[in-house]
Amino acid sequence: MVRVRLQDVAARAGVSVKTVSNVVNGYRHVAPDTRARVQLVLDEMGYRPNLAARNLRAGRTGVIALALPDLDNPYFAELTGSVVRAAEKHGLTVLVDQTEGLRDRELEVVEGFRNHLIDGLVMSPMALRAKDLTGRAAVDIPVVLLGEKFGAGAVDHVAIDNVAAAEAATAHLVALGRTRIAVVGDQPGSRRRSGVAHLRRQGWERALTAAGLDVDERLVAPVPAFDRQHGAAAVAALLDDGARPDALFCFNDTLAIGALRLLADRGIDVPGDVAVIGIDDVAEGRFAVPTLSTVAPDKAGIARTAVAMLAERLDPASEQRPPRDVRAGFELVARESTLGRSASAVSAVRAAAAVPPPRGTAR
Amino acid sequence: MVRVRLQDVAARAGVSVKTVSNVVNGYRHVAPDTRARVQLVLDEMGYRPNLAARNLRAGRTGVIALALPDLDNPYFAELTGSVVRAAEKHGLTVLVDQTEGLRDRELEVVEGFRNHLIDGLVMSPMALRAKDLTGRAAVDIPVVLLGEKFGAGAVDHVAIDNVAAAEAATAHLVALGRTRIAVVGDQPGSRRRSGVAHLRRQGWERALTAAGLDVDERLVAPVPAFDRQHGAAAVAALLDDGARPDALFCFNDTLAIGALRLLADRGIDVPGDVAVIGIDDVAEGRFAVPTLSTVAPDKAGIARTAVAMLAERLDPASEQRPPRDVRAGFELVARESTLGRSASAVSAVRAAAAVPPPRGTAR
DNA sequence: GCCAGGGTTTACAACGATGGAAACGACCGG
DNA sequence: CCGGTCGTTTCCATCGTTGTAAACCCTGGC
Repeated sequence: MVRVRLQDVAARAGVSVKTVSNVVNGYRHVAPDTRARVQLVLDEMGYRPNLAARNLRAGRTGVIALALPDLDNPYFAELTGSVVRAAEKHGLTVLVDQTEGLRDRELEVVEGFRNHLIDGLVMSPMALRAKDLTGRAAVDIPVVLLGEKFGAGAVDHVAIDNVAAAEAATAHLVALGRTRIAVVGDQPGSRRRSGVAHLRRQGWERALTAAGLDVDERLVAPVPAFDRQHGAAAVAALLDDGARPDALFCFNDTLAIGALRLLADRGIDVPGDVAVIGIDDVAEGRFAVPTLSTVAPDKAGIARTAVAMLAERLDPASEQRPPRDVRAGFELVARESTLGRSASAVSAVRAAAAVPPPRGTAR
Repeated sequence: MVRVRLQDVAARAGVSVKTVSNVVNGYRHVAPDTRARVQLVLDEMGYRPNLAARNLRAGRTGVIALALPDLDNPYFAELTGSVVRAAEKHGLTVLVDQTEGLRDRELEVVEGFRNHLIDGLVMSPMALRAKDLTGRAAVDIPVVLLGEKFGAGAVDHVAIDNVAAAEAATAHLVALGRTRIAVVGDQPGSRRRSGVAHLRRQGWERALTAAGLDVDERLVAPVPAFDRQHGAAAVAALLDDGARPDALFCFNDTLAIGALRLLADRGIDVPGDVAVIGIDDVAEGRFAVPTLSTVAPDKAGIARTAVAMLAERLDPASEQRPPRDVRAGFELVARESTLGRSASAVSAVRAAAAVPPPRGTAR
């Protein structure tokens, strides 16, 4: 209940503060009986090191921040869980920042308003621009970007190959004989060529072209945000506009869930009338009715890789290598929303891309 | 990129370290021109205070921990989002701990292995016992418990009235004419009388009794954990045992989602054959097919209250009051899984309980 | 011209922990 | 018996910031 300092323990044990410190830190040269006596007093008094002081001294805190748009999005929630678990293995703890995808909030994070409180940053940017990371006020700590990427590789980056993932999803629909494949989730406002929406759209186009199908702009449904609500609204708009899709490729599972819901409202059979596929493989999709086909990124791998890369840069012993750009693996998981009731969660395609664990990765 | 200390700024500006500190902190007695000159240098050099040092000095960190079982559970994910937002308004940031519901991990958190790194703790305990909070090694920081409660009120506690919530859910099913109402989510292993499962079961029994219905043990489906998987499994077991429920009261939405999925597998119509209701009002349920009826706790209110109570205890100016036990409000939200397609998300019942915002609540 | 009184600035000492070097003692070999 | 060595312990300085109190400077009144 009371705070106990090294000094208090030292006084009671009749030794110097440093000796107690040595015992606490398992320093080698401490006489066995001294160690035992000090340890006894430590336990008795319930000593806990003051991490603030330790951090000041050491110049590191053992805390990393995870900045992402929104925990309400199940993909980010699941990813956060994985990051927290991965960080644990490196002795790091995670501080969560919700940026709401707002540029100001993202800038704040990057400009280090948590200065010297965090050792590193894992961030899933939405609105940041390249120069934001290089400006004079910018980060002085290692950063790993997830998903979205921008500018030349100034920092580490982990993501699946979005174009390939989207292509795989679309190709799956094509293979099922669908010809009017709509996309849900375009973000035409965003000029960002590296944006997730842009890349996934690119994959869709590529798959269509490969299959000899036309790219029909009327089959492109834009959304203001990647959530269930807007997924449903976008599909409603699509249908009301008279586009008659026989399949929907949604840019993420959350949009797809919204789509499934709207199709149910309209009495449209999935996959009979319209097949649906998403990306992310959130747990929700595995239990949806019908179960949702999806492209499953290796979330645990992404988290592990991101944290490992950060940990490596935090380690003063390891020489600094240039920023890396890691492609995480993904896997097409076909379920009822494309295969129908006969589906038994077949892994149809396995992504070739592997996650090369960075050197020094724990486990 | 380089670290800049007050000293560096002071040297360049030709003033003392303290004067720079005064400028940074907006101390009143600084000559306007001095202030201007120092400010210029501050901006030029991109000074950022070292929070570790500040914390050491101030004895507070501005960080609180949120300890909960698992972010994969959407209820906790949504709650975390709310807590982070609420904390922000008090100038606090949130560090997330996943305990997996394990006693050891929860103990670790409570015994302050983040000592002096966090100012307070919001925790959703699963396995902790009363004495764990009072033991000698226990917390020396303010704690607010969410949901589960135990022992005499040694710390603050925020939760809905679980018995009343369960009673409302069950009563809703009764009002629809259901007579064989099963519960999904019992945890008979847990002797804890204050446990969530125990309380919700109590509410179920109470509603049945009030309606003159029997409490049939064969309609009680236990689960090892509150997730979709086990929700589905429990309902499967229930059906296979020959219990013929016409309604399911699931102890949370995640179990209910699993239940819906299994009922779909078996071709059982919801709510025609079996009505389903849960507790939590996770976003997922609002888009499920059919949409899930539920008891909606005031999540934002719970988060705000918990953080406000913590903030109040952190404020040395406010006198310390005895631990409080706050009842958060809840609301019955009837949707398709009980009302059928005609449902348009009617709020049938509004909980009487209000959330009395603690004194000093922000906003 | 001196002193009081105000605003402004500075020197100093913490906050609690730890790295490094110095001090201490015991043991050993010459 | 002394110097050297090694293991153990202590002293000192330091991490970057800020509260306290004292020093400083200027103005205005007597």
